[in-house]
Amino acid sequence: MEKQAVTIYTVAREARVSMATVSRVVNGNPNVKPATRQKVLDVIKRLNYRPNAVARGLASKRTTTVGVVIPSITNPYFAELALGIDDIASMYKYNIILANSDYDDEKILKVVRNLLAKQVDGVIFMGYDLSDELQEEFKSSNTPVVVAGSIVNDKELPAVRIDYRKAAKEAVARLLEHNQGQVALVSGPLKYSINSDARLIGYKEALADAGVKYDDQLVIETDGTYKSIYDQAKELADKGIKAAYVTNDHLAVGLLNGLTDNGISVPDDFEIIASNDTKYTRLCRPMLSSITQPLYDIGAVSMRLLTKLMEDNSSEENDVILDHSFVSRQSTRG
Amino acid sequence: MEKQAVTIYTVAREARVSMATVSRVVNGNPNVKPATRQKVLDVIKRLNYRPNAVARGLASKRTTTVGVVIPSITNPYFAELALGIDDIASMYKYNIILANSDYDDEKILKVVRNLLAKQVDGVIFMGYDLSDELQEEFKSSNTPVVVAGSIVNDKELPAVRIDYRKAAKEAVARLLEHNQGQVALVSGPLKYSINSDARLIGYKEALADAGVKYDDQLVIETDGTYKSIYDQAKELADKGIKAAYVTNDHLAVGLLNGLTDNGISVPDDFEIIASNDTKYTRLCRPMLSSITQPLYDIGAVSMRLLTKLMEDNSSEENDVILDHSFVSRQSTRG
DNA sequence: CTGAAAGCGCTAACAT
DNA sequence: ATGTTAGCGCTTTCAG
Repeated sequence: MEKQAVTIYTVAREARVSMATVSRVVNGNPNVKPATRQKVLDVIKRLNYRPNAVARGLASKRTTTVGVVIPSITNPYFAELALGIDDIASMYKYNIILANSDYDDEKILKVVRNLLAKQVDGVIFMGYDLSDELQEEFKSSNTPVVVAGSIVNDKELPAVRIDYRKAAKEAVARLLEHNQGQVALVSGPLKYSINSDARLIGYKEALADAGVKYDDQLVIETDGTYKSIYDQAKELADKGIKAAYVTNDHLAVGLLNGLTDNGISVPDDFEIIASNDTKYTRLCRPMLSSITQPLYDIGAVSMRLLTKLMEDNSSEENDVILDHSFVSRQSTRG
Repeated sequence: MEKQAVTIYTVAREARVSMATVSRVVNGNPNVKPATRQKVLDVIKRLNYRPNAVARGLASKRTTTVGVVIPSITNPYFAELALGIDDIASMYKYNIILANSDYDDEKILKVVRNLLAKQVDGVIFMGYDLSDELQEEFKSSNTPVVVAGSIVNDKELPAVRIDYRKAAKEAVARLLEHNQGQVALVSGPLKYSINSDARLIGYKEALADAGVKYDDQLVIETDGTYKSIYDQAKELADKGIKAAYVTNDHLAVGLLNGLTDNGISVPDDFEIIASNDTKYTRLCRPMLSSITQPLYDIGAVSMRLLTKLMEDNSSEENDVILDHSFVSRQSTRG
C-alpha cells in the first residue's frame, strides 16, 4: 500500500503543462510566462512535490554535491576547517558529504571511491600524504580536488594552508630566546610531508639562525596522540629539555598535562608552543601559547577555490597560503 | 574532448555479454557461470569500470546511504556518537552523509530536506526538539529516523540513549552528600525536553529524596556554551553555591575554569559533576568527575536499529536505553 | 514561451 | 545461466 510518490510528471499533468515546463519553473528558468509559473507553483505546493535529486543528478550529470574527507571528526583542527567549508558550500548551494577517513589509507581509499561513485562534483581533502592508489584514483576521475589545511606529497593538487615551515621557524626562534639549545620539536609522524618537509625544516632553520647545533635527540616523533606524549613528558624534562614546539594540539595538551601532573611547572620549567590554536589551547590550564591559523578561513577558501575549479575547470590554480600569527598565553615566558 | 565514461554497456559489449550479466556480477548475484563471471571481471578491471551510484540509486530506489544530522561537528559529544554510527554503517555497507545543522531550526530543516531529496534510506538525528515542520517532513517522507543521544518532543521517533533523569538524580544525590542544599543544576536551554523533562526532574527528585527544598535560584539556565557559564562562575560561588551538576561538558569545563581562574578551588570549595564524559573532562585540570555514557555504543546501536528499520520496515521498535555510570575524578570530594 | 522526445546508467522483471 | 526490455525521475536539445 505504498503511497505513490509525486513526480514531475504528476505535477505536469495536474497543471496541464509539460514536464519540461515544470522542470523550468523548478530550476528558475526565466523562459516561463508568469501565469504559467504561478499555476505550476500552486500545484507543486498543493502536492508537496519534491524534486528527486538522484534523478536530477543522473540526467544533468551534476550532483551539486561535494565530498569532504576528514581524518577524524573528533579532531578539533579538522572540525573547525569543516565549519568554513560547510558555510561556503551552503552559500554556493552545494551540499556536502562529510566522510570520516580515520587517517587510514585503506579507509581513505574506500571513502573516496564511494564519493566518486556518488558522482560528487568535487572533493575537499583533509589529511596527510596520499597513497599512490589514491593519487591514481583522483587523477583518473577527473574530479577537482583541493587539499585543505595541510600539504601533501602530490604537488599537483591545489592546497589552501599556512606556511608551516615559517610558522615552525618563528615558534622555535621564540623558544630559543630563553632556552638556548634545549628546544625540542614534538611532532606527529615524520613520514608526512607536512612534518618532515615543512615543520622539521623550519625547526632546523631556526636553530641555524640562532647558531645552535642540530641534535636529533631533540626531535621527538610520536604517533600524534595525547597519550603518546603524556607518558614520556617527565622523561623529556629529565633529559634537560626546556621547551618544545608541538605540531598539533592534542599532543600539546598531552605534553602540558604530562608535565604538570609530574610537578614540572609550565612555563617556568618548560615552555610550550602549540601549532593550531584550537579550543584545546584555551581549555587547559595554563592556557597554551600558540601559532594561530585562520582555521575557518582555510576551510572557506578551500571551498571557494573548489567551486571555481568545478565551474571553470580552470586547472590554473595553485596553492593559496594564508597568514598565520602567534598568540602568547600562559605556556611561554615573556 | 571529454573522455567517454565507461558504463555498464561498454563492459557488456567488450565482454560480449548483456548488461544484465554485468549487473549480476557487479552485484554478486550467484546466477552467473564462473567462466562468464571471470570474463566480465577481467573486462571491468581492464576498463577500470566503476558503477555509477546515482544511476543505481535511481533504478533500484535504494541509495544505501543514510543521512546523519549533527548539531555541531566541533562538539565532542556528538562527534563521539558519530564514530559509532560510522563504524556500524560501514559494517552494513551503508554510506553516510554527515550534515551539520548548527542547532538551528532553519538549517536543520534545510539539511533534512536535502537529505530526503537525495533519497537517503534512513536518517540518524542528533539534536534536540524537532520543529513542527521537521516532524511533518519526517512523517510525510516515510523514511525511517532514529534519534541518537537525546530525547525529543516527538515521542514517536525511536531514540537510543541513557536514562537522563536517573543519571541526573544520581549525580545530584552524590553532590548533596557534602553540600546540603547548595547544589545547583547548570543546564543548557530548558526549552529542550532532555533538560526540562529529564534532567530537571531528576534534579528535583534527588532534592526530594534528600529532604531539601527546591529553590529555582539554583537552576542556572544557559545557552550551553563555555562562555555563558565561565563569565558567571564567580558570581555563583559568591551566592553560596557549593556544587553543581552540569548538563554538558563544554559548560562543565567553562564552570571549572571560571571558578579556578577566580581563585575558587575545585573540589574543595566547589564540586562539579559533568554529564557526558567526553575528552574534555580529562583534558582539564582538575579532571572532571562525570556521569559516564557509552557514547560510541549509543551511536552504534542507533545505526543498528536504523538498519533494522530500513530493512524490515518494522516500526515496532521503541526507545533503547543503555546503561550509564559514574566516574570519580578530581572535581568531587571523596 | 511551451511541448515532444531522447536519453542519463543502471536494475529488475520476464523470457528463454 | 543469460538476454531483452522497460522503466527509475529528471534535464535537455530541438521544434514550433
